[in-house]
Amino acid sequence: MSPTTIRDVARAANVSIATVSRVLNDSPAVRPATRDKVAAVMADLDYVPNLTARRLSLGRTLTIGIALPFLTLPSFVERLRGVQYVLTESEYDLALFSAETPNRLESCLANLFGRARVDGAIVVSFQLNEEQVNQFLQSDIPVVVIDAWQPEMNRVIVDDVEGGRLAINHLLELGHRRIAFLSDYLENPFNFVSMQYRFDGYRQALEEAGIEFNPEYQQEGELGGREAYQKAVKLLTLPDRPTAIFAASDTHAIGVLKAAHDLGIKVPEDLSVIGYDDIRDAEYLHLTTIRQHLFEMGVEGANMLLRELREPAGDPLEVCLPTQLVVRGTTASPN
Amino acid sequence: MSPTTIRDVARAANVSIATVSRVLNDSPAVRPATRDKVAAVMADLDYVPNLTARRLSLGRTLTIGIALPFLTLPSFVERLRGVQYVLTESEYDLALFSAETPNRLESCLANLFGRARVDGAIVVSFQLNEEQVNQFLQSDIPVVVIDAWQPEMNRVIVDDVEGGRLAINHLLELGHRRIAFLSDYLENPFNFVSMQYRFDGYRQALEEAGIEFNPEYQQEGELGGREAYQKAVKLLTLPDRPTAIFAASDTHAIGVLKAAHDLGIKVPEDLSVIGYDDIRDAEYLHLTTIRQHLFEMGVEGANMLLRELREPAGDPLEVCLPTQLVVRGTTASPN
DNA sequence: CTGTTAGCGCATTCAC
DNA sequence: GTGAATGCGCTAACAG
Repeated sequence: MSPTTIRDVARAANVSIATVSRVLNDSPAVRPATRDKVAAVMADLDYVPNLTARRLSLGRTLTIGIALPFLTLPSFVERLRGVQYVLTESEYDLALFSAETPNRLESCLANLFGRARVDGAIVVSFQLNEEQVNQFLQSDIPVVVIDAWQPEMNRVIVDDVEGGRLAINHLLELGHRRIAFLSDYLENPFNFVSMQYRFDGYRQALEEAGIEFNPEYQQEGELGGREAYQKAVKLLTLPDRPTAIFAASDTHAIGVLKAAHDLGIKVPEDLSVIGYDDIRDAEYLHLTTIRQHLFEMGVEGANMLLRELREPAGDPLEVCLPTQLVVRGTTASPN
Repeated sequence: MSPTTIRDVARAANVSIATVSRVLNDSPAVRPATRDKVAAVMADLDYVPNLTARRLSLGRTLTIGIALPFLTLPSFVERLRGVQYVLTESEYDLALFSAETPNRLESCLANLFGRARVDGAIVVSFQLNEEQVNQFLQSDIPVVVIDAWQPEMNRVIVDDVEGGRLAINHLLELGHRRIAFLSDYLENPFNFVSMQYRFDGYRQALEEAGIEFNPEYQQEGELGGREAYQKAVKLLTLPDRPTAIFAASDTHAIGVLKAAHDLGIKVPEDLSVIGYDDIRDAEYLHLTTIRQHLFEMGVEGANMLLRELREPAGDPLEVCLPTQLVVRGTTASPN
């Protein structure tokens, strides 16, 4: 048997479907008595309005899409959480588009924008190429980009160059001179650029301190902690090994800590380690790090999108979230 | 200006909308020449079919909903990934319903099932109450439950009792007798039950070995690594401290490792640690653990749901994934 | 092979 | 306040 529709309710309540629709939408233009009767019938019949029909009629999908590279790094998940947190309270559903592999990246974005499936979109950490940007701008659905700097688009960002400088300046103040930088591949198939900015901050801070950049002290690898471990071992077995390592994410930093431990190098006595992100685990690991407000980026992004959906601003909006040094137990002055 | 519709295409191509619809749906019953002409016009007009209309017409939402407790534990995210991975290849969109807090749990499920928004649903790690089960069964949309045992519903599970026994038997074989168990609160607001099963396995294995259960050796805490750290400290500062700890998740185990490290207790010489899950980080941490195939659970669940969507089986299906001891570096015989 | 037509379930004018 | 009628964009018989 087919589900009960607005027509069934109307018939049973002896009113027109228009009236049922009105009580459904809390229209004030309906007599309380009628409203109550209709409501009673709806309850009685277990009536559930058909969202799809409503959507078609409204000309809105009532869903927001989020595209992100993958879900295996906590930083992406945190931002997703922030978005989800806000949207739960809204009228919008959240549709997930996670690429997972570089070769699915294109199709992931194409899916999101291709078929008018969403009223708005949030794009996390993708650096879009010109063609994609144009496509999105033309699709005339509001888009907010999180953690990528697209001047033509609404965005929520952090100043990663500044974050990198904060990290290095902290180490410099402690007296370190041999400071290494460990990150993902700066040129990566997913086109993340935040690591690059952190690296820029690293370079700048060193230069200002009059310290020459030592290419041996820069290591790039695949994403994730395991690779970071191996790269850290490389750094720590250098003849003139660094006294401090700036890991471009906490996940990397954890790999570094593990490597130091396995090599019998004491942190922070023999090695200082500073991470980036301030993920949940950072606190109890006593990891010194640069905090960026991952969850809040999601929140801000979602709110910005909801605002755009309500009344589009003319120019692209930007929210830049602060970055902040959090000193814990993994950094100290070198011996 | 409103987006171009099937009618615009029909007009421009000098065919009926039915024909346009046919080429849209790859109907073989259309002459190649016509098909090409229509396709050309579609491309020319940047025509994008309206998904909502298609959905209404088909009477299907073409979306699948996934409900889970929260996203801050890797094990949930992994299962989500598995689901997302197979759905990407399907015609279905994935709508995310994550409760995040216990008080949102009810509304999360109600949202998912309340308004006919999805054609099918995947429920992760929720132990549903009778009322909810009935609601789902009546909603007549296919549901697959992952990581929770609901006899009336389709499900993907692992044998957590067996997993617990595997862990303990490994420790017993190594010669341990003082074995502690560390987990979330077994009674928790989210109603997870897998930890309880693992605990059952722990109890069983001990009993079979003729070892009496020592309540001091059981610690429960809030979710996550930080709490696990504190609970581990408690265990490790016991006068007659355990020689081995079975942590009911790898996240917990990592907290234990950290605690042992901070207390100067060597692993595995002075303390054996075994985890559960085999999350990505477990490998490079050399963590001995019980592997469960988290990602695969998502894959299996999604495939099961797609199958049900295609042709509903009469009886509830069950897939039970294997659990497996993975010996690495954190377990050894006690001194 | 192709066109005509009738819905899908709801929102929304416009009369009354 | 309420009802009748129209349309949202597409699919699917049914004719031809």
